Amino acid sequence: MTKLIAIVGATASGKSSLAIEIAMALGNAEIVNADAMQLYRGMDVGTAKLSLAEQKGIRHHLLSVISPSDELTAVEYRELFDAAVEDVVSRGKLPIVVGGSTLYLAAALDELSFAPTDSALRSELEQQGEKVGALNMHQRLRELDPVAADKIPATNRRRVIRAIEVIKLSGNSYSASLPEPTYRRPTIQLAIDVSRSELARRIELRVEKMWQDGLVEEVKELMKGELSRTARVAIGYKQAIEFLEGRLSAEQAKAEIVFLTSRYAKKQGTWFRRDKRIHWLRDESDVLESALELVRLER
RNA sequence: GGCUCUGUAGCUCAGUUGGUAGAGCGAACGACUGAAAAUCGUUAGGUCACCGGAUCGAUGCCGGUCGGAGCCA
Repeated sequence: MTKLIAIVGATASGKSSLAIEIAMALGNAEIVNADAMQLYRGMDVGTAKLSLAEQKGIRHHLLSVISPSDELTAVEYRELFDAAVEDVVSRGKLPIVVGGSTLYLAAALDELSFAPTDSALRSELEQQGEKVGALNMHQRLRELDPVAADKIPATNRRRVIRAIEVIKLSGNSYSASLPEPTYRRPTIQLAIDVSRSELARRIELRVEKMWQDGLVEEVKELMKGELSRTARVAIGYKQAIEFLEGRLSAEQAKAEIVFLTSRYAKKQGTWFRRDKRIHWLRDESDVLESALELVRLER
C-alpha cells in the first residue's frame, strides 16, 4: 500500500507550492485540501487558495466544496476526506494532503473516535452557561466527571460545555486529553520549518497582496448571502467586514489581519511541534529534494 | 519665555493617604476528541525618567535636571 503524503504546518510556510512541486516530480499525484477555510466556496483571496493557473494542472480535491453558510464538523470533514482519498487511490494516483487545520488533520489522519453531538443540547448548555456562569458549569462537569473537570480549566467555557454534552449524550466519561496519535493509513507527514521572523515577513506581504487582489470585493460578494459562524470569524474576512461597516480603517484592518495571522501561525507551530512523527524540512532552496528523498525512503 | 499636566513591564495604563508594585494587550512555553482561522492555561519581564533633600524607610513628599503634551504670550 502506498503511503499517504501529508504536508502540514503553519500558514505561509510554503505548503501549497511544495505540494505542487512534489506532485509534479512524482507525476501521478493529486492534492487533497486540509484547510478548513479553503473548503468554502467564494472564499479564495483571503484563504490564499491557489488559482487554477497556480495549480499547474495538478488536480485538487476539497477546494470550494461547501457553502459559506455551512458549518463542517471534523467528522464530516473526515467523510469528505475519505471519499476524496478513495477516489484518488482508485484511479491509481497518489494523494498528497495539504493543509494546516489541526483538528481536521487529526480527524483525517489519525484514529480518533469522536463522541456524537447534538446542536439543541449544546445551545441549551450554552444558554445555561450564560446564566449560571463558568464556575457553576465547571462544578456541574465535576459532578459528572471529576477527572475531566481537573483537566479542563473552568475558564475554558467551550471545552467545559462540550465535555458535558459528550457525557450526557454518550453516558460515558469524557477523555479530556488527546491519545497518542496513530495513523489510520500509512502516512508520512512533512512540514517546513520556517522561523517566526520569516513567517512574519511573508504574512505582511501576503496580507498586502490579498488586499490589493480584492479581498474587500470578495467579502462584499459574500455578504450578500448568509455566513456561518466559522466563515464569519475567518481571519481577514472578519476584518474586511468591519472595514466595510466603517468600524476599521484599511490600515487598521490590514494590521489586524497581519497580527492575527501571525498569532495563528504560532499556535499551529505549537500543535504540530508536539507530533513527533512529522519530518521537519529546512526552509532552504533544496526543500523539494529533501522532501522527495524522505518520500522515497519512507515508501 | 510663563502657566498647567505628564514620565511606572515591549505597548496602553492602574496603584500605593510613605513600608520597593499590578491589569489588559504583546512575548515565550503549553493544553486541545463532531465550531479549530475555535476555545483556553502557565511563565518571564520593572534600580516606578535622572540627581539631590527631609524621613528609620521614597516609586509616592520637597527641590532641581532632562524628556513629552496642552494652554497663554
